[in-house]
Amino acid sequence: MSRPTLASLASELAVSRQTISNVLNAPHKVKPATRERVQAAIAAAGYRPSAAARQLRTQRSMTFGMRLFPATDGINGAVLDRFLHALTEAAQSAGYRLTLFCADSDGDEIRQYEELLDVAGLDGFILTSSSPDDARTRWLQERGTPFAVFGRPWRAAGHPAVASHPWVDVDGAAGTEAAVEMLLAQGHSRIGFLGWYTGDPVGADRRHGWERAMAAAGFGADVPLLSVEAEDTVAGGAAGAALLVSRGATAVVCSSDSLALGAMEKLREVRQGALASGQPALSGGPPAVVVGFDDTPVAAALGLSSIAQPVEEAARHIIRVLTHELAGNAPAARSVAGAPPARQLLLAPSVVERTPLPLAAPGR
Amino acid sequence: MSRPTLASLASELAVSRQTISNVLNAPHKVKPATRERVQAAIAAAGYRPSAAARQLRTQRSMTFGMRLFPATDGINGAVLDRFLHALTEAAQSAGYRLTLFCADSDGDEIRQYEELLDVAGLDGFILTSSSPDDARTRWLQERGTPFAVFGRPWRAAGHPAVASHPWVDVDGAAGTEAAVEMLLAQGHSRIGFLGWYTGDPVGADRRHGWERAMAAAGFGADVPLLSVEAEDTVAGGAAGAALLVSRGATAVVCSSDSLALGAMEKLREVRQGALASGQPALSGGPPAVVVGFDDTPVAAALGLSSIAQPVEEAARHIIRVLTHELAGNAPAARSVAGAPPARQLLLAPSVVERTPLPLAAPGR
DNA sequence: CGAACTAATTTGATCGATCAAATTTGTGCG
DNA sequence: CGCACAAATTTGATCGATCAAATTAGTTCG
Repeated sequence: MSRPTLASLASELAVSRQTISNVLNAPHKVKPATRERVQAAIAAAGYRPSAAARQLRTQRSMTFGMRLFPATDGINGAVLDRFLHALTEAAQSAGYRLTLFCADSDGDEIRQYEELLDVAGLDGFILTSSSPDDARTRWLQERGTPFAVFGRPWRAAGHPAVASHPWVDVDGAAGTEAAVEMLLAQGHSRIGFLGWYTGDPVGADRRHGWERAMAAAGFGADVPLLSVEAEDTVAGGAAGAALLVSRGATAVVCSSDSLALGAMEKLREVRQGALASGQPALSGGPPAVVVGFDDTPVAAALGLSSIAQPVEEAARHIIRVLTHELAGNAPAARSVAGAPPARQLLLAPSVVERTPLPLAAPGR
Repeated sequence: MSRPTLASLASELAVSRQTISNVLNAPHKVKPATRERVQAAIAAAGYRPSAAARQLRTQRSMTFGMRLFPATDGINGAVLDRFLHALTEAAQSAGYRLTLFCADSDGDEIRQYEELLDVAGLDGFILTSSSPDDARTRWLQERGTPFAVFGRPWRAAGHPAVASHPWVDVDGAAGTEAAVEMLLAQGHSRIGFLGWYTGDPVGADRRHGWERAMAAAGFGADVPLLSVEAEDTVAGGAAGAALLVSRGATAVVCSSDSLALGAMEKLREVRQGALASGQPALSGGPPAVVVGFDDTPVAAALGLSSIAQPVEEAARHIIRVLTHELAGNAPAARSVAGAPPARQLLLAPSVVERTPLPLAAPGR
């Protein structure tokens, strides 16, 4: 037999379509006895309402869209991976589906929005970054389409812009600050910062947290000397670390795991060189240490300490905000009311402390 | 004004709904003059047919589903990232959308299929692995749901199973074989293989390619000694590489980038140790070299040679197979006929040769 | 010129749900 | 008992497209 529909179930049960529909969408309108009888029949027949029919009538697709960027810069792409999974999971358990799409540019992205809204009737979008004068967010706002961004819009380095749309972000400065505190507790005092080029506000934010923590610990004077910029690659990290070591740094906080990876290699090399040539150059303090950012799988694999973003929490919150916004228009499908979720939320990262792989003993 | 519909456009143009529908779905049925007039109006009004209405009538959602696994084992997850992007892009340009979902287990995955088929009416699924007695593929086949798998079903190590469903895979053995040939050309002769545990057929396949190439080059006798197994981690790679070096290997082919990363670190360490203590142990032949598998971003970042899978091509083919199968039932929406795509396809990987990052000069 | 066809276009029904309004059932109370 | 009013249920219309069948226009040809 084929898939049951409202009508087929209704005639079997000798009730009307609408009653069954009500059991599903407004149970309080149905007399308890009937409700239970219908619910039992629904379960027995394995009835599931057709999303297409529902969408046609309600103008709701119960689907969110997200643009998938081409395999990102490299090592750091893993964060988006986790984000995507958490987003899918959160959407699913809220009764929504997630559709992916690709775009060549921001302009093309807007064209895709238009198409996806018209054709597939998507209920909202998730963006993974935005700037204050972002054409995409402007377009979405003007059109009144629900959306939420993972990432604050920045006006310029260090100056978050005020935006009226929902966003969730991770407080990078708090992360580097915590990393410095961890290193201080370990006995380090000459803690360097290795970031990518100045212009980027996200990088500036991370640098700022380091600076703040250094100043608070009384090492503010070292800030100019111990802050280095390099290309965001492993090679850049190695070069930058070399420079920091030559300036006396015994620990380095980095704004990415790529940089940290390079820094770690370089520090290991320097240490081995020192050991080999008998120079106790660095042997005075604790072993040199590197902290990365994003806690990518590579960091875990290599035993690199790193600042972890709570992306799963961010994803869940984004879904919370979007579903809340949509529940406002519709007479609450699954919203259990409650306090509205914060439209703009800054989450604190955490420092994952690891000890580098030994690799020492040759053989087993 | 609101979104145009068939009916609204029809009355504006003084033609019937069906004529417009025909212009879109069966242009040959419409007189050229009318067709052009209608097409112009469609473009002018920005008319786009509603997917929900279409789906309700045609029982086609123009959507594929794919299960998203939780952030994979680590470094190697990047391959799926690229695959997913390519899949989205290919689906999009074929007029299909891609929906993600999560599942706790294979059993739960089947439950999700059922739900997604009933509720959202998905047209097909993409799986990212399968085994010969896979409950999921069996369920899908019994139900007649179109699907395609990225990855062959293996009966046991080295023995691909015959399956009747479509799949696309990458010939791992051909990859390791090519890697060996590259190393031979570079002057290496003692080329080791470092793989993960024996049971896994994918790993066995990769090992087999190495073995074949070694035998072909006349080094078959070394095979038992130069093949090592280790846990698929960086630490495992380091340990395995140490063993291989102790057996005289000057180059190592690995079945993953994780292993290769560990091996590379270990080889570098050994080399430096040898240099420091003045032992010309390894200085006779070419510098020791490692080749990884999957060409992950980490490999690129570190200058690690690696065997690259043509995942983009695999994704495109999967979409080709699925759309072809679906076009068979429907009177060809966009299929340009042509020869049917191979239902089962084995693609050749390529070896990406890199020179390791120097990291040598301390400071600048 | 009109019968016999084919080509082009139109009409009514349908996919499976929800909305809004109408109807029936049930309850309280003067 | 019966009227008013709320609770429970049902009915008809609708969302926007396609299908299948009916209608009209246009050709060919004896």
